[in-house]
Amino acid sequence: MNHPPYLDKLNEVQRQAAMQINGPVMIIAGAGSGKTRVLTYRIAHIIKQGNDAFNILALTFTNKAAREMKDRIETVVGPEARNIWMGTFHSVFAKILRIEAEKIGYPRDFTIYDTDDAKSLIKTILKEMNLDEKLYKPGLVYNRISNCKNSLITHKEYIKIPELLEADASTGRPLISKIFATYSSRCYKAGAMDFDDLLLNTHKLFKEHIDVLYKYQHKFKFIMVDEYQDTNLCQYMIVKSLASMYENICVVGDDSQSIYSFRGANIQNILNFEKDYPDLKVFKLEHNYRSTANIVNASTSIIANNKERLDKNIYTDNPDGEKIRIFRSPSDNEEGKAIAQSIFEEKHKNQLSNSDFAILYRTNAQSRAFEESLRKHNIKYKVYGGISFYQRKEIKDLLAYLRLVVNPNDEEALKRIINYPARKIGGTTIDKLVVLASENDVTMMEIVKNAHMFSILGSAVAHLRDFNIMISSFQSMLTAKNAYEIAEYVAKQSTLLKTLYEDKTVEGVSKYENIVELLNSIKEFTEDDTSESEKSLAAFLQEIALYTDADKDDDGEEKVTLMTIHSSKGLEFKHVYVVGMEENLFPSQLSLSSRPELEEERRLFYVAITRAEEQLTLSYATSRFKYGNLIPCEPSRFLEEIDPRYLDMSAAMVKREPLFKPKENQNYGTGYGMNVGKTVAKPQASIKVSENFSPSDSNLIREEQVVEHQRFGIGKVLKLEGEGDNRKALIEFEGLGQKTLVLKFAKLMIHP
DNA sequence: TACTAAGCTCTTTTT
DNA sequence: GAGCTTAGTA
Repeated sequence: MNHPPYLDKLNEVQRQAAMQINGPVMIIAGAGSGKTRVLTYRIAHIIKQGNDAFNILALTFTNKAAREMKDRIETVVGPEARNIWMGTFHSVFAKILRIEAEKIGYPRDFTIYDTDDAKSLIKTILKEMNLDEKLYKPGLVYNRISNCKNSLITHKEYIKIPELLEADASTGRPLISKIFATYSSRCYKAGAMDFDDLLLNTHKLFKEHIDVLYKYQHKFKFIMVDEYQDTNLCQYMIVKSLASMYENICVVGDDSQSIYSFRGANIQNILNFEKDYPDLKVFKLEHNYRSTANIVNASTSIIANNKERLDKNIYTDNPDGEKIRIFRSPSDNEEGKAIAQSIFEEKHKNQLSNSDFAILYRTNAQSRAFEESLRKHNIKYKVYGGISFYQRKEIKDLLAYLRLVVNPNDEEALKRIINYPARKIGGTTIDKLVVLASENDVTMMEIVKNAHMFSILGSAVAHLRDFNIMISSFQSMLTAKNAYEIAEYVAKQSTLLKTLYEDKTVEGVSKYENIVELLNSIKEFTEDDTSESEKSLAAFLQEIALYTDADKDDDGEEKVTLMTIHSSKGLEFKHVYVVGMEENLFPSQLSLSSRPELEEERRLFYVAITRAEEQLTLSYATSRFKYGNLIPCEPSRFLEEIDPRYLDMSAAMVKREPLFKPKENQNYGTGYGMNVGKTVAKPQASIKVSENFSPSDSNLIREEQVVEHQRFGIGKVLKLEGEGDNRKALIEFEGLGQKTLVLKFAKLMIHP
């Protein structure tokens, strides 16, 4: 078939998929089959055919993926590419909602509540309703509400569905529907939307305002959805209605990589696509260009254990490459050491850069051991996920001020900063404000503004007035000043900057630096002229509300990547280490009990393996710390599912037994001064084993002494050094090897 | 009202 | 181990 020269870089199937720009298209793209490349050239082709970039909508999974694709299209078609509407579902719909918000009764500058804000609002509601937080766990309630919204069930529909109400009643939580209703109305009054509302309200907007839907149906003549297997019902319905005018819709996905069902993703969306569009054209990309044959074959041997699959046959022309290695370590810390050591060796042996390596794990909490040992080897690394920059307390504090300035009804922001830095508005006063606000059916800020009218507030009135004057002075800057000017002024006038500047502790200094960094990024935002979006404070707040760690620009330095398997989707690395391959961790305990068929966990394993281009290492530990206790671990069942032909059997063997059995859990009690930043050894009544250990009697520890550590278990002191507070002991722990502990901080006891 | 020490509970994954 | 809540004190 003839094709334009700019499509030379595609293979035959890829090219056909790229050139089929009219009508419904589904591309089933196996891992490493060049899916992004096809999407990129398909969009380029649409533009080269004389279509306007304004008429293209491309929904991707991350902002980063969108940005990369945009850049690549730009090199083919030029600056025109900037006009494509491209981004995540959440960011694109937030953009539409900002234009149309008033039609559904929201302010233009609505706030976006993140998960923390949402949970905190739920907590407040529980408190007001006098409900037990242990029964109605805020996280659980939030998940339930979120799941409903993703399935297009609003609080009004919720009470009409007997199954849901019965389920709540049977778990002893009959008031969920009530909480849901209150939560929704509070968000609405606060002019705030949570992540799910961004989708739900877009759906509502299109359903209730046919003229608006019509406008966007016309605008988006070509629609493309990446990672289609991860869309939920709400996203599916929005896309379907937008596409119903031209039906030029192309979805790209891989059922084997569907790993977001907990977020409402429905694998049926991809399996059902054919029913929605009978004249659908299907293209299958089965040629893997990314990985060695060993890796491709091993991944196929694993995913074959799943029953729910679309028929496809992944193959590669790449050489066999190395076999898959398996590491076994006695503990999670040793696992960290082994991996860091391995990276160090491979890097020097094969002249690789740090960025050629990735360490992938199931849960964010696992990053710790690897960070420590990478630091020891002086290997630069970057952790994605976990606590990100924008989740830090000081950052959220300043952002809360800015949110309140833009949207005075934002209650979560108000509660956060009304007394921070301290201005004598304590818990009692805040409780009164909450009650007054709900009694008078207005927002808390309204009460603050009119504090003098409520005698119950007593002496707090004066402080509330000062607070109100300060916020009003910030608000008066909104029209005249840009985002940076306002933010800098707010940081200074709120005394936030001063408070942190005066704090000379290590944490204080780093907090101050973080605030300065945030201010710099706002400055960058206001000065950035490559994008045409507006530069208001509201625009900045909206942009970062949907910003995640994975979107962060690299600072150019070569670093080892540490991330969860979930966030690794779409990425590739020469050498990949999948760590924590243990039963109950991966597959996770929760999915073992709730979904024993483990299909999604297996797809997750598949995703992890197929990130690797040249070398893959799977690693597990035979013991691991949990809540400060050492527990034995068994290797993951997934290790046994790999066809052994692709495994390097010379490495540590897979055996279903731990190297040693730690003692039964003991109650060591607490009381070790667990508060942040301090570790003080203190005698504690609940410790029953022989004599207690405290800083003053570190001279009780002698060489040859048998001691017991709260975390590391039984050990023998080999050597002592240092004086007073610096006194250290080299101790050989059973099964864990040698460790040097500073006696002042060590949680040690002398063993009988 | 603010601060500190002790006590309690928790762990999937993300926009 | 860590964040958060509670109780007790200043």
